[in-house]
Amino acid sequence: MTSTAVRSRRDGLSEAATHRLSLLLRVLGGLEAVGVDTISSAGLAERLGGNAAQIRKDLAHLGEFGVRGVGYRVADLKARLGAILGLDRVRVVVIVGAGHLGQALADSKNFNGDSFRVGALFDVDGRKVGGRSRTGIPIRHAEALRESVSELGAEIGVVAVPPENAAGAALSLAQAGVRGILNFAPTVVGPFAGTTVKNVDLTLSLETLAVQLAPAAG
Amino acid sequence: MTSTAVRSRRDGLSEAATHRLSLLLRVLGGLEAVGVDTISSAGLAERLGGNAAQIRKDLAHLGEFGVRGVGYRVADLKARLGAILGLDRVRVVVIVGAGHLGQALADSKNFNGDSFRVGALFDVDGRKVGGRSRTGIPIRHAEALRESVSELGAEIGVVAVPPENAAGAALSLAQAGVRGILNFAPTVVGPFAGTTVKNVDLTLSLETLAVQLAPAAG
DNA sequence: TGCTGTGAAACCGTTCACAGCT
DNA sequence: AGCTGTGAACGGTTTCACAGCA
Repeated sequence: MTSTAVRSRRDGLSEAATHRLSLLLRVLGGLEAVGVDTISSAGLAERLGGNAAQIRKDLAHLGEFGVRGVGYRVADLKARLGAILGLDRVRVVVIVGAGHLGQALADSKNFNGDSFRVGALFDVDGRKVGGRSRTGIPIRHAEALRESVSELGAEIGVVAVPPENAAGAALSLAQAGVRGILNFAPTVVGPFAGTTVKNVDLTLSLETLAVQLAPAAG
Repeated sequence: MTSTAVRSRRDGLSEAATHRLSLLLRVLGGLEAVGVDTISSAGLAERLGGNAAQIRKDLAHLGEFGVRGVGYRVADLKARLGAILGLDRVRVVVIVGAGHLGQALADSKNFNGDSFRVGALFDVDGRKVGGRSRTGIPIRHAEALRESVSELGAEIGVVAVPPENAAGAALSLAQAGVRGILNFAPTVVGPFAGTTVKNVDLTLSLETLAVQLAPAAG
């Protein structure tokens, strides 16, 4: 029990817990930047808008990070948490679909931050192939997906094509060997053995919001 | 109990239930298009990848829609469900931020389907103001937000600006009178009285996916 | 008979309350 | 004394199992 081997248990993390930990890592970055050394679970809860016990549970589930009577060492927790979550290194992302959405994503800060870098875009449109996005991400032919994925060492693929082509694009990515797929098309894709799929269904987000709108005045 | 007044209870719907019902509506559209008249909860569960009892519970929670021994009438269920969820009419959406992401969203099918129509984009960049997106959505100055929202009857606002301007953009939208905000910036905005906020944090989505990746081979 | 609508049971995630270190 | 780590209580959602109706 006193061993230093934490045996990084990323499994058994609920989606919600993963969200919280990911946001926690952001908060820790902010705290480190302003020179905060130590912080209690209560302090973190305040910044994240949650419950202190939950934060302790989330962290305790991954190992023992805190110091009783003191709290958590910001720099230490950030480093260890980043390592366990696998967010301490840069992963290469490839995007299938060099339309407006695909290019917007390729050039955005979201996809080119501390943990991610877009390696290439793919399309079947000959007029786009060979060109580059505004920030210089090369656009290659979709047929080159497989070799590009291994060449770039891409671990994550993004599906940003029209719904009717989404299933095919996702299959190509899975076969090309990416380990995760972020699907922006409002279509169910997969499942594929060995590849995690996460859907970011913008239509669904809009609809969900619409349903939950405060009732119209009157 | 036999009354026809269903008293459309949109409240008390969990986020998960709202997702399922929204997807259910899509599935019903598909079934109607291929001429299916009647479908059982088991049939729907199969298409949605869930449990039949859950679908019955979701629906029963909103009223009595099925016919015992038969199933659900596709056209009828679609119409009634659409009405209860408020997805049977077109809502106008405005987008703050006419950058690549904002324009991509403005022109996308996701935001211009059966239930939504983008009315205008807003930006502070004088070179963009007065122009139009590729599909012709006008770009107006952010100062014109308030009057545009009432003029267009916009109910939903989208925040597609850099993180540092997100809070301000959201506040402007809330003050302009939209009833819901879809926030694409990785920043907490609001809350605002009378305006529902939903975050679509793309960075968080990527990070969540990365954490849940199947472990690297080796 | 067949399928819905629904009470009861099982399950999971969150919150509480406190024992145990420092 | 202070704060973490954690068993126990709680609340909500999902699943089961079946009564009730066409």
